[in-house]
Formats: sequence, C-alpha cells, structure tokens
Amino acid sequence: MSNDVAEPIASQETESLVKRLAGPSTGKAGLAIDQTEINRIIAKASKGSKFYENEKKKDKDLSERIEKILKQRDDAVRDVDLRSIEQAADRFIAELESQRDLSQIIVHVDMDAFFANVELLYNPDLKGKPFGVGRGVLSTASYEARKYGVRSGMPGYIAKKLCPELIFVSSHFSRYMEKSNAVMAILRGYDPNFYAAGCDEAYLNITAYCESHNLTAAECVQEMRKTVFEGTQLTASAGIAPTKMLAKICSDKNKPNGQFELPFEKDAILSFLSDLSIRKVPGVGRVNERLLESIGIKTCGDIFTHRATIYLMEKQFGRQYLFRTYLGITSNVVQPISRDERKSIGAERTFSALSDKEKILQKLNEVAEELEKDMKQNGWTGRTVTLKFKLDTFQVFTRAKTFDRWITKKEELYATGKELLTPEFH
DNA sequence: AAAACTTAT
DNA sequence: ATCAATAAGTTTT
Repeated sequence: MSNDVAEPIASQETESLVKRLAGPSTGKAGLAIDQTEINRIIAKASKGSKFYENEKKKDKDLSERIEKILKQRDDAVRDVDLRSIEQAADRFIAELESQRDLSQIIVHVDMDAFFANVELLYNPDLKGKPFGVGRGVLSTASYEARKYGVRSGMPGYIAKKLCPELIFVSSHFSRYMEKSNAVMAILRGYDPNFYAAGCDEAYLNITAYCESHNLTAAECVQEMRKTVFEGTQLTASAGIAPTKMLAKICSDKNKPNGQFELPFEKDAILSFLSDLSIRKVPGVGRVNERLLESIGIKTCGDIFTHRATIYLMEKQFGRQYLFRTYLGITSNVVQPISRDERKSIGAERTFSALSDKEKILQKLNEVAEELEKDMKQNGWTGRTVTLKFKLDTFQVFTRAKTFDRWITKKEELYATGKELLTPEFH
C-alpha cells in the first residue's frame, strides 16, 4: 500500500460519478467493508478512459434531468395546500391497504455465487481463495473476492487493482446449465408453476405444498435447500414472504446458505420496509435511486414522508408503484413464462474499434449468422429487426425496421442490418 | 413505429 | 491499455 490512500478525489469528480463508476451492482448487494475507499480505487483506475468520459457525460445528463424535476416540483408545490394533498395520498394508500393479501407463501430461491461455486466443484483448490469467473468482464466473484469489492460486471483489470491476488477462472456455461437444470428440477417438485428468473434464481408459491405436507414455510424451505444441496453440492439462500418483491429482498438477508422469513403481518412488513434502502427494491436502479434521493427518499419509509410530492408528481415518480412498495403490497402471482411470451431474441459482439467499413460488415454478418442459428434452434421468428451499435466512445444507438412478413434467414438479417447501418457511415 | 433509456442477471 | 451479452419493460420522439 502506498501513500495515495489520502489523495483526495479530484474536485470535478462528483460523488455521484464516483458511485456510478463503481458499477450498477454496488449498493444492490451488501456493502463491503469500506465502499468509499473501493469506489475511490475504481474511479482512479478508470480515470481518463473513454468509458470514464462516457459515464461522466451520463452523470451530468442525469444531474440536469434531476434539476428539471426539482423545478417542476417547486412549481407543483407552490400554491397548493399540502395538507389536503397528503390527505388525498392517505386515502389512496388506505384503498391499497384494503387489498392486502397475506394468504400466499412466496419463496425466492437464490443460488449463492452460482458460477463461482460451480467452478469450485470442478477445482476444489480454489476453496478459500479470491477468484472471479470470466475474462475481460467478470460474471461473478467468489465470496473471498467480494470482500475486496470485486463484483459481477466488473472489468478484470479493475478487479485486480482491488484484489491483486485475484485468480481468473474461465467460464463454462454448459456446466452452469447442467447444474441449473438440476436445481430447477428439484424446485419444480415444490411448485409445478414456479418461475425461473434466470439460471440461478426462482420464485415459488409453496402454499399448497406446505398445506399438503403439513409443513411450516420455514421447514419446507429448509428441506428444499437441503435437497438442492444434496442433489447439486451447491448452496442456496431463500426468502419467505407474502409477495415476490418481499421474498426477493428477504433472500438477501441471510446470504449465503441461509433463509429469512418475514412475518406475515402488516405491521411487521411495514417496519421491515421502513428503514430499507430504496435501492434494494426491484426496479429501483441507480437512476431512480438518484431521482428519489433528490426529493429526500432514501428508504421505503421515506415514501410516506414525501407522499404529497409523489402524489402531485405522478408522472415523474409513479405513485401507485411507490405507495405499493411502501406498503409491501405487490404481486404474489407466480407463474412460469410460457414460450410464446418471448418478446425478442438477439446476438451482439463487442470488438475493438474498426474504421474499415468492410470489416464492420463482416462483423455484422457474424452476428446475423449466429442469430439465425439461435432462431432456428428454437423455432423463433420476428418482424422487427433492430440493429444496435456502439462507438468507441461507448455511445449506444439503435436503428430498427419493421416488416409485414416474418424474418428468419441470415441473408435477410444481414441485408436489413446493412441497410440500417449504411447511413451511419460518414 | 422508432429510438432512447432503465433495469436485471 | 483494458468495461460483456442478453432480454424485457418504460418513456420519449
């Protein structure tokens, strides 16, 4: 360690930018020992890069957007009787409260450091060591690595700065899929209608299972996690609550290899939420976090304090969503995604900047071929072709074209992509 | 409908 | 020096 620890953050580097550079998963996951110090190292490591400059611009744009919203709020709040707005909000909230349903037992199961723990089974020497899965950008990090602030989605070279002993392990997707299938097969036994949210997490409604097996929710989930472990050698954490949102938040409470049950009572739910960071709420990412923070909302409990502002600015903040979040009255419907609900399929590649048009078109052909292969494999098709392209400045653009016929062949995909891309060459 | 923006794994 | 791939939903134009 050198004496740079005390080096102050450059003045133009706002707090929000430093936080932004630390990546989207920071703050969602539990905080490491000294997140401020970690953020500083990350900001320093990425400083001056094109990525950094792009993030800086996005941060500035967001700050301006927030300023505008605050002006709108000032206009909206002027000349109104806040007391009566609050009463209107209270009536709105009371109406939502009357819809509370505590009858369903929802579970969110979340595999612990999934990719990392699968790799551990194939390479036990990694046990106890900090390692990350993936090259370039990490898919996940072992718990030892997380202590240093290493996170999924983090570029390897920054992870290495945070944890110089970090070991890089290549990813093996077929291994993860095999384990994922094994886990999901076990979960299906507890709820045939369960919803797999990605390869390492799932939502279940275990109300019927508990009833027919004469088990409490906690006993059922304990047994479920034990069965998963015996069948796969992998640990899972779980949350038990009356809604999907609450179950998901609870699954984080005793991670790894633990479970947490929220009492199925209104007051317990409200107090659980009251000091919970708004960032933990599914759907609140780093942008909405800043938006809400700007009007004083940092926790779910703050939603009530600022209910008048939210009520007045329905469009900007979405009062139904926020009031439901405050109450913990959100969806408790668990159902599988049926195949025909699929909305899009895509393929993308990142490569070092090319100025040669022919070479770029060659890349386009590659993704067209891969996309055709993926579509064929599963019998999918579509009528809108969207071309997405990213410059070396990290700016992202999309161009789309909708047809009145189904597009399936790589030749059509390539031709459409080329047509959409050509006007962009200059 | 197209493009941008946000979130999530 | 170096920051992904994929999908879905929302908002704006």
